[in-house]
Amino acid sequence: MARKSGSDGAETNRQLRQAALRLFSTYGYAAVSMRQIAKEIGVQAGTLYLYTPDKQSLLANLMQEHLQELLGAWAAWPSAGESTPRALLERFVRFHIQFHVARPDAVFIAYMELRNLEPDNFAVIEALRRKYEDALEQILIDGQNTGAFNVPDTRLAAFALIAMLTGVTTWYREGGRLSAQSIEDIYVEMALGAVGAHIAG
Amino acid sequence: MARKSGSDGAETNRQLRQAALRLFSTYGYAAVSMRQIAKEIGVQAGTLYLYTPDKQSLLANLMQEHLQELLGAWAAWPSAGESTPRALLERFVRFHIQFHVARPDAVFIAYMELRNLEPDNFAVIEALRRKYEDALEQILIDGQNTGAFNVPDTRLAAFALIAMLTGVTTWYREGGRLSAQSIEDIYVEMALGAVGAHIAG
DNA sequence: TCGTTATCAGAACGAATGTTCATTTACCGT
DNA sequence: ACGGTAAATGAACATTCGTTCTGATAACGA
Repeated sequence: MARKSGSDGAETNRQLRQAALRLFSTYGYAAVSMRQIAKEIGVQAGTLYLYTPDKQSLLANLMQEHLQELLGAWAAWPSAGESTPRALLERFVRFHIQFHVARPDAVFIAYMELRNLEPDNFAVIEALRRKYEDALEQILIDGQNTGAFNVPDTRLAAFALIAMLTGVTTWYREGGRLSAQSIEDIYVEMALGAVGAHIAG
Repeated sequence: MARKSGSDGAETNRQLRQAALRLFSTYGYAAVSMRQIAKEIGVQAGTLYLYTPDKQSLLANLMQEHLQELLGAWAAWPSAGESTPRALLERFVRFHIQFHVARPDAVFIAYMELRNLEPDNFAVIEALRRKYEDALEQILIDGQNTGAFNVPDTRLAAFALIAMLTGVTTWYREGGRLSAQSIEDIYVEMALGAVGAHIAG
């Protein structure tokens, strides 16, 4: 049998990506087989190769799409016309948490499976990640220059903040003890405190 | 040939653990084969089974030893008789960074390979990790009670701090731009700021 | 010196891996 | 009604996987 009723190429492609995201993030890229992914979407293993040239490309594409979506979403994130470093940092924190909490699978993959990328793919992903880090660092640089923050090393602080914020995805569960809103509020305060906004500002 | 000159069981066992640490942390547990590990220490694959019942136990033992060493080292960490929450938090930050920076491989494995543990092993590791988190949270609770800190949620803050601190291992390299000492100093300030020690104290 | 034991090589096992390919089916445009 | 094509099957490929097992060798104790 082929082309089972109601089947559509674009739809299968969507299912493939979704299943790969879920399985890769749960068990890890290396531990998931093409047959496992195929079974998940009710298809034979060979079929997957109509939608991806190989397993490696599947991973690389998922990661690239995620990071490009991240950068795009940040660029398009609604602004109330903030201009002070404090307001900009708060905006970044809220964006980062909301975006990451909504995509735990993709987030997990994007920083857990870096080592499973072949060199060419790794370079592409690394460059995108760097762009995002730079966006945060620019806020810190401005804050340092205007005296709003007290940050001895902006690059290090950017790493520290991103690590702290991304950590949310490791324990956050919808309907948990804390609402997403209050988590955001708390992290905003911690981030501002970490960059010295409370004593410098 | 067997028992090649100067060969010793204990020594081979040590090499096995060291090679497994390095390879697992570099390529991931699932991506590393027993033959790869064997080759690394100049031995045949079958030989490894004189020193571990199977691959899974090898991983579980490495993680368990690491976490027990972590807890033991924290308990034995030299103290100058600090008692204020500020001093205790500073002590924790410096310990955590020094300990983790000295063992990047084991650290990486301990929180990247959790999903590759079978349920029984996972429970053991998770309990040890929880103990360590509790040690930090207790400091935050004391600080909150005495008014030295301003921490709306101590559990969340503990997670956030550990994520921030552990993130150091992802970019720190010996001989890099910043000395280990100055990195510690900066993180101490950020941690104190994050828990509101600068405005509450 | 002889047997015992620790230590390993090397072959072998079945199962699982990523990937290819000939074949078959269901739908669409004419 | 019919040919073409998109979509999927299912078998097959060569490798590699974790693990087991038999036998060989070197060191050590008596």
